[in-house]
Formats: sequence, structure tokens, C-alpha cells
Amino acid sequence: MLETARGSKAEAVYGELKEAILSGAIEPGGSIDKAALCQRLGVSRFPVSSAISRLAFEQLVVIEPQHGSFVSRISMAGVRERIFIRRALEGEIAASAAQRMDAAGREALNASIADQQRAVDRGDRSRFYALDVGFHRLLTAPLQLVHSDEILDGLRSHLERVRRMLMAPKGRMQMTVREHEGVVLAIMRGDAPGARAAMEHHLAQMMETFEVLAREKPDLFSP
Amino acid sequence: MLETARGSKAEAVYGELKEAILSGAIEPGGSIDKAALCQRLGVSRFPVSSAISRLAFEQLVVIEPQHGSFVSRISMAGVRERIFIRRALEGEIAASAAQRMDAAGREALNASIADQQRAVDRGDRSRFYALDVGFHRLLTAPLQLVHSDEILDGLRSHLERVRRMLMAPKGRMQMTVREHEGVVLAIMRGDAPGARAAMEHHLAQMMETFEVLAREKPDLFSP
DNA sequence: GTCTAGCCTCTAACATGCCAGTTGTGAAGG
DNA sequence: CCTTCACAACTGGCATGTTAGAGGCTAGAC
Repeated sequence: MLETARGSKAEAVYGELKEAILSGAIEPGGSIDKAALCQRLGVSRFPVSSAISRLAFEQLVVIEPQHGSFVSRISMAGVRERIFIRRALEGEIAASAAQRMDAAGREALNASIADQQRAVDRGDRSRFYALDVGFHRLLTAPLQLVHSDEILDGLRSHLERVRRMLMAPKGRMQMTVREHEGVVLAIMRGDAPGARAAMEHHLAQMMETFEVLAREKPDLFSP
Repeated sequence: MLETARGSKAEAVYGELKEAILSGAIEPGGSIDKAALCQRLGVSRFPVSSAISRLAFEQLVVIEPQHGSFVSRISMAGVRERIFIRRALEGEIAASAAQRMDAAGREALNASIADQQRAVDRGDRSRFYALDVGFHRLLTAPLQLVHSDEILDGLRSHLERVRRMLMAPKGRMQMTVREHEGVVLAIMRGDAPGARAAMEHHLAQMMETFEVLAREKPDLFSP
């Protein structure tokens, strides 16, 4: 049971549930009604339990045996630590990229920045979010860092919840593009320490945004 | 189904299987006989499947649908990347520790170094391995970095397999203590860049050991 | 002798039924 | 009216039966 196989029912349920959690459709602390899910998706409890188990492993869900399964609450300490990890890891990645990025990779980075600017100009939030994730992935791809991507994706799952929930202010998008641009410029001139610093600055700014917004809506977090 | 609950059968099977994989009792590429496991542990297929699913999530196992479950092969590229990630993360942790480690933490670090030296003097390998992992954990604990520990544990799972399989040469233990000592000394004098450099040196040395040993036994790895 | 096609076996995926533990509720007693 | 205890309902953990698909083996044809 339990499978990572594409197309399996367990996989489908997993995707469905994860999106529901990340989008806030099920609020933190909310319980997950297995029976309802089974009926809605027309599957047995097996794939549902399997999916929930994986989400518990990712800590997006907390299972209380013989009681229930609940969407985990957001802890600001957890958010801070995940940003800390991202800063360490993506800082190193940016530095490596500055030393080893090839011509095709550099071109892709420039193209992404241009795309991001267009999305901001059009005010297309969802497009911008996709480009944002894609930008960070453009840094790891040419370096063949597959595991780093997996780890970063796991971290982003949790941060994404905060981002969507708090709905970052509009001006933040434009700032983000500038910060990304700073990283790219440093990579272009082969400036490894500069690229690291730019990436760390970017993530520090993101954390600052989270802190501000968390202060505005303190009730959404666990102590 | 599927649980992370302590004491559950699924958890027991998970631990059993993981140890078997890390110790090399089941060699990379070897198949996992579910039926035999069920019988040996006296449980049904459910907890076994659950455990295998989790191991597949950690990439210690590869599931081929409708065919079988196999222990994943070791890729040297994967090992290099995991060391890369550890270097980025543990370097940052060492630097933070140099700035924020309290008196109790410093004392524990010194005690650990002394213990490590004793283990080396006695030639007690398993004790030394335990202290090695414990040492790295001593750095994260006072900084309240729980998620970092989880990530690092996941990385170590894969590296551990290489380490045990290739059985690091004896002199390496003494070198490791010296490298750990270098990290501690930098932390003691509050030298963040020095602590980072010492940690990066430590992990670079570890990687070098792996590379040398991998050249001696190339057949254990996937391309 | 080799290549191919079809069957046979083995595996994971899934459905379902049962069990045990936790919780909330309501009745009984103070 | 408050406290306490027992019961009932609901949850996840587990066992087991069924299904569908992948692979290997064998037999037959060339």
C-alpha cells in the first residue's frame, strides 16, 4: 500500500489533500474527515490513510491515534527555522551558481527575471508565484542538485501556507523581483560572495514580511 | 492506517527494516520479501507496507508497482550532494553556535570531545559513531533547531549506509576528533567564521574519505 | 539455435471488516 | 448545581480477501 506511483489513487488523494491544506481550505487545527473524503473521491479508506500518513511525515498533518487526524498548526518558530535553513542552503547554492552557471542557465535566469517583471506589471499573482518557485529551481537545476530541491520543496510547503494565508502585500512582489535581480547580477559577474549575500538578503526580507504580517494576525499561529 | 505513533507495529517494522538497510543486511538492489517479513515479525501486510512506503519516501527503498520493493542503490552523485547540503547547513549552524552557545552547551561540547577521544583510545567503533552523531546534535539542540535535525538525520541515513559499508579506516576516527575539536575551539572563542570553516573542513575531509574508499570498491555504487 | 508469443506466477494496490483506545455525553450521586 | 463515573459513538490500527498488472518462463515456430 502506500505508493509514490504516479496515477495511483493514493497519489491523487495526496495531491488533493495537500492543496486543500496549503490553500487553507482546511484551516490549521481543523480535523480531516476520512469518511467524507472516501465518499467524495469514491475510494476506500486505504488510499486516504496512505495519503494522510505521508502528510503526517511531512508534518502538515498531525495524527492522534484513536482520535483523529488534524491539519497541523503553524508555529512561528518553525517558520523562522525553515527560513534559516533555506538561507543556509540557498545561499550556498547561489554562491555555487555564481561559480559554475553555464551560458544557457544564465540566459534562463535573465528570461525569468523579465517574466517576473511582466507578471508584476500585469498584477498576475498566481503567475508570479509560479515564476518565484521556478526561479529558485533554475539555480539548482544546472548544478544537478535534485535532493536540495526536494528538501527545499518540503520547506516551501510550510512557508507557502503562511504566504497564502497572510496574502503578502502587493508591493512585496516588486521588491522580490529586485531581490532576485540582485542575485542574478551577482551570478552574471561570477561574484560568489555577492550572490550569497543577495540571496540571504532576499530571504531575510521575506522573513521580515512574515514577521510583520504575523503581528497583524496573531491568532493564526500556535504559541 | 499508517502511523507515526510510537509503539505501533508499523513503527516497529519501520525501525527493523531501516536498520537492516543501513547496516547492509539487505544489500543495495536487493529485494524486500514482504511475506517473509510479515511472518518473521508476526504482523500482517499492512504495517509492513506502511513502513516500506515511508522508506520509499525517504528514498531508501524503490517501489516498482506490481513488481516488487527493492533497497535503493547508492549513487556517488547523491552522496556528494548530501555532503554539499550538510556543509551548507552545518556550516551555518556552527557559525550560529559560535555566536549563541550558552555555558551549558559549551560544557557539553567539551565533554563530548573528551568522550570521543576516550572511545578512539579504546578503539570502540560503535561508541564513537554514537558520539559522532551526538556531537552534531549538541550543536543544534541549544539553538532549538528541530527541523534542521530532521533534515540532517535524513541525509545521514544515506551517508551512514556508505560509511558502514565501506567501513572507514581506523585513522579516520582520530582525525574526526581533531576536526570536531577545531569546531569546538572556534565556538569557544566566539569565532563564527572560524567555526564555519572548521565544520566545512570536517565535512570536506569526510567526503574525501568517501571518494577514496569508493574508488577502492566501485562495484557497490550505481552509475 | 534463436526469436516470439502466450501463459503463469508473483507483487503491489485496493476494498472491507474487525478491534481497541479515546472522547464526549449524560445520568446518577453528592 | 456541581462532580464523577460509565457508556456509547467515533477514530485510527490492523488483518485479510480481491484485483490488476508486470515479468519471467516455456513452448512453439521459423
